[in-house]
Amino acid sequence: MHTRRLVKRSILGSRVYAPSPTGDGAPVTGVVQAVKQENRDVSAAGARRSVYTVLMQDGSLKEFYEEEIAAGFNHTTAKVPLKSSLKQSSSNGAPESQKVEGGSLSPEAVEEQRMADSKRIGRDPDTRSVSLLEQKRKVVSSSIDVPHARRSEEEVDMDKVTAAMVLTSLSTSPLVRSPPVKVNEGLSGSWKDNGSAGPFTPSSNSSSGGYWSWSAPSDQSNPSTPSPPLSADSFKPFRVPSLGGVGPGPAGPEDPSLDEQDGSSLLFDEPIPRKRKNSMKVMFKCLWKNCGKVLSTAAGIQRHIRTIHLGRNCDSDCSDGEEDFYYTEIKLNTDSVADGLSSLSPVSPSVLSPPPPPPSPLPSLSQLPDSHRPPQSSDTKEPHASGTTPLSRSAPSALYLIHTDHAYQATAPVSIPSSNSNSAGSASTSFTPTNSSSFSISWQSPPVTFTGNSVSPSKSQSFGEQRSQTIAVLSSPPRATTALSRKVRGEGKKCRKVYGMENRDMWCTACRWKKACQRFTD
DNA sequence: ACTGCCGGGTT
DNA sequence: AACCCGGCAGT
Repeated sequence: MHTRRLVKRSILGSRVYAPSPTGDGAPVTGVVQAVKQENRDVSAAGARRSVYTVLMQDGSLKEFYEEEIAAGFNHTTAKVPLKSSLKQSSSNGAPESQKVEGGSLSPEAVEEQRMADSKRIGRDPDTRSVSLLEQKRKVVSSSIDVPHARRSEEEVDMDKVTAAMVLTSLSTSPLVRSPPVKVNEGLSGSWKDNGSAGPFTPSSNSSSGGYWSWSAPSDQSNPSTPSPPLSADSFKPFRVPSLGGVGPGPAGPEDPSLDEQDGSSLLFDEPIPRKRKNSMKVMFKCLWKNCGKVLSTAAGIQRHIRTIHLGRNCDSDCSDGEEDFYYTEIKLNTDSVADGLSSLSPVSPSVLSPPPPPPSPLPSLSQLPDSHRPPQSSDTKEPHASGTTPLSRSAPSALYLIHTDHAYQATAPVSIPSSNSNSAGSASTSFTPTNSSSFSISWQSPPVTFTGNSVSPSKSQSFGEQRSQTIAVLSSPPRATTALSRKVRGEGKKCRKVYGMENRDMWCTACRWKKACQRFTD
């Protein structure tokens, strides 16, 4: 590769110094347009002599032998003998170049050779009646530093790189559509104050960690390690406006190339993520204090935030990505809801009411948190159900996302709506961008928390006794399942006892396999 | 120590 | 799926 590049470096296009055409001795500069080999002295050892067609400053074309001109890449560089640079620019038809590259020719090299040959054949060395334009075209087509085939290959590579970057940014923040740089910018503006370790350490104890895991679990992946394909899936709705009802228009004017990459699906493992798309409806909810507007397209919500809250009238192209932090994605997936709640329901069916399929996002959002509260507190939910308080909407929306996650991951978040309902939106306003203090909850509870007493002490501190009760109830199911899951030891005789080890072949297969006996069931 | 059998590995 | 086995837990 490296040697290839050296070999392919061309003098074409280089600025050179040439003797003044007027003969007054002052050198003039020009740009090399073409190089020809002239077999002028056949008998000599260096059989060929190079002739350079130079486009002069006044627009005229002149030819010079290599001794006559000197090359420089810009005005400031010192003049260097042209010959030295020519030694390496043998791409223009010199047969030696192929030998330099080694015995085996790559397809690209063959292509280069073919093009160079055709060029040499097609152009009479003595004819200079070609127009400047045509000459330039030939130069570009035959002698440009990067051949076309290779360039397209590199373009594909760039696409992959770009796609990888997009995926990276997605895996860390599904809310952010822009490159990671923007994430940092936004964080430095909005989140860095709380002194957290960093945005990309969701498992770290504090606020920003909570933020990231907050939005990440919209799919069923562990918040601390979001899986790229799923994130990509969650990303899709951003870019597919047809999912929303706002309009068929373009979701966003910015960067159509990303859409193409999505379409090409270079890196995506499609079948699994795509499968869920049908039952998924994505809304975008403004998290600005006292707002809570819900739109069906990311562009719409961004525009809303940009214009209404950020007070920017300019188009989305002048956005710095800050809006991304002021809205959240609400996934309405009936399947996910069913899954998430079914995973909880076996624990305490009496407490959890089966969720009706949400007719619209907002009602379902207000219902879900209620289902986790003891029935006697249901009267307090009325104000929230009306949906007038932004707080009461933003927090449930987040909860909604979490419920699509694994049950054990939901243990911590579950307590949030409870506190919200009790202390009508004081500390629980945490989900508005202006107040990040609520993220002080110990967010990531270890999966072990399923034993009732393992509920994180910090959570008990943060929330009332009643809340921890609720958590205990919710986290009890695993314990019950473990207790019940292991079969009570059968009192009756088993194959081993009946037949003994010596008649092991008479055992039932289960006994032979050290499984629960199938023959002498209790 | 014996026994039942779960969870997981191998074929 | 059939088979095997380490290891846990009850007796």
